[in-house]
Amino acid sequence: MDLRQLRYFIGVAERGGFGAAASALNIAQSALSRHIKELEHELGGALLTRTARGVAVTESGKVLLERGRWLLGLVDDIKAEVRTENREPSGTVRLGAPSSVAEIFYPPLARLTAERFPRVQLELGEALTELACDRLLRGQLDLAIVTAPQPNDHLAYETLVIEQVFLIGPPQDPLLKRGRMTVNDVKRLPRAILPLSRTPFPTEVPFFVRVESSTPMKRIVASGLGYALLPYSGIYQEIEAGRLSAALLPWMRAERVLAVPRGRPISRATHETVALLKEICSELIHDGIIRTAQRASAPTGRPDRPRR
Amino acid sequence: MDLRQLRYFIGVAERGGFGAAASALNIAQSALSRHIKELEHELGGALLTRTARGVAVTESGKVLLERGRWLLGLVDDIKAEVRTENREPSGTVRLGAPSSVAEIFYPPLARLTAERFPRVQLELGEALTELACDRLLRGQLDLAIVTAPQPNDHLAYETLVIEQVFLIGPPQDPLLKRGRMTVNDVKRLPRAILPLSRTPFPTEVPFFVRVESSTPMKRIVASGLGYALLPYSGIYQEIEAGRLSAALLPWMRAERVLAVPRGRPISRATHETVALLKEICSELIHDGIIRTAQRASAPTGRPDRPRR
DNA sequence: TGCTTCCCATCTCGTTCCGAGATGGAGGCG
DNA sequence: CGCCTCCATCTCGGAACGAGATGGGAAGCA
Repeated sequence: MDLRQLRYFIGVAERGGFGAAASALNIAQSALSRHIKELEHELGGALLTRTARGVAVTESGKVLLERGRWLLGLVDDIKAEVRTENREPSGTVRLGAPSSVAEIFYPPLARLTAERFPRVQLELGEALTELACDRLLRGQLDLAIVTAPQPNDHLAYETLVIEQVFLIGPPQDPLLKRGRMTVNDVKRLPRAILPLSRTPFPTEVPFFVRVESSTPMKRIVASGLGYALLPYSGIYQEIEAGRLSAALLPWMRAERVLAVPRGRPISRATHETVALLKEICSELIHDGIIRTAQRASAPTGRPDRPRR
Repeated sequence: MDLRQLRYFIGVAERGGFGAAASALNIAQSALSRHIKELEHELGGALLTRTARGVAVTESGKVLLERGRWLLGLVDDIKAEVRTENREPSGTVRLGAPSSVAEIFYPPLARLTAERFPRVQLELGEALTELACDRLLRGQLDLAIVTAPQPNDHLAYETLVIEQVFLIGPPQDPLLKRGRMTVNDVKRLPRAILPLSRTPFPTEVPFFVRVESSTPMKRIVASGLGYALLPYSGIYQEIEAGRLSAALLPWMRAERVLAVPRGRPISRATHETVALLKEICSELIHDGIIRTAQRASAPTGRPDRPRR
């Protein structure tokens, strides 16, 4: 049994004749006749009784008529349902980002996701590059924002933004008041504080503390115990509040990279989340919260698979 | 959307790949690929995510998978339902017959219908030829058993049985004891009682009472008030009980005819009822309750429309 | 009764759709 | 780096489908 045959049968039954149904269905009467005949053969009996002026529906035809109308309605419902499901991404996106990025990206991401994709659930975790990549490979994350990741065949990278890096210290620190510093300036620092992640900044800097999260790092710096390297987005609130001061390191960059696992399907929800993150990034740049060293253009790792 | 496409999609989704599904569905992988693609185009989005070793079902695909399985089950249910509906006739059959025929045909008809066609409802009315034909034409009856009806283009006739006619009188009546009577014998009858119907018996017989129903007729005859003409089936109980006596009129016949309206569809239930009536008739002849003058062979009126 | 009209069944032909096989690209795996 | 698996695409032959013409049966009408 075919939906087309069902539609034809219902048309003939409703209009009481092959000819009338043929013109209404935009099909030849002969084709109708043949389809109904085939349907009757498959169902093992007459569905219509042919008379000199039209057709009458048999008892079994009445059953098929009623059920068939219902079935066609169901088909339409299902199509509509799948279509809206397709229009609206859904499912869960598990995202990982370092705490400094999470701090500024997660609030607008949550707001935009709720607004535009109400059927998407977010799981927003905090993880530095190594842990995030590991979780991506284990399938515990769908998407991560990392910094200078190891090249990996099972991960696809796409540069989100390249940020300027600042040396930060206590307010009114004399070392920072020039606004920008050279490599040698930094190498002569008495006490540097770096993130725990091993590969955040490409330049060798002597350190005496590594900290995982940016908040304690900033507290340590604010207390005057040392200097730290951070992009502007991680410290803009403290700078504006006067709790920290900073000097640009023009020769240094922090590259924020989106990472997704390769060889595993990427859900539409994840794709939309990527789009949202790019949008948020642009907004943050526009608002001056992110200061870019260079606009993202070429991907760092292997190119992401093309969007369909 | 087509049921075939749906079946293919479910096959691919369940087996996790085009190739596996292709061999299971006995179809080429290329055809599967094309159908799924078409379905995805119609539903406005991807249903499957293609990976290097198979497919993954997207969110919308999951919806379609669930609904589609349900829909295919429904289709099978509907097919089965229509098929049994086709195997078992159903609906209402409205039958009319004169009371004498009703008396002996209706009980076995009701029993056989209940046994074999439990979904058929019977409406068993009593009507003589004229009224029955009128009701057939008005669409108030589906089928009637009549006697010597007027030819009518809107009615189709089929002879059921031709019965012998008997002259009946009180028990041990002297006129009847010879067992058979000639035309002149009947014409000299003192008091004849005939059915109300105008054309039951083709021979002119003087009468003084016409009665519609056979039961009062037989009571009148039993009381010795006159003689009546009836086929044996109408009086066999009274003959066996000794309440009446009868003499065969070999020159006279009563033809029982099945009548159905022409130009209106005849339901399967009506067809089956006709078959049952013929079967009952044979049984009654075999049991000696109906005495035939001649087996039914050629139809009286225009031939019934052929069975499909 | 004969004619007309209406309606459906059947036949035939051209188009479309569908399925099969071959080929190629992408990714996984040793 | 080569091999294997899996899917997409191309092309071709066959089946299904739709359109038009034809014919038969029944109803309506004169």
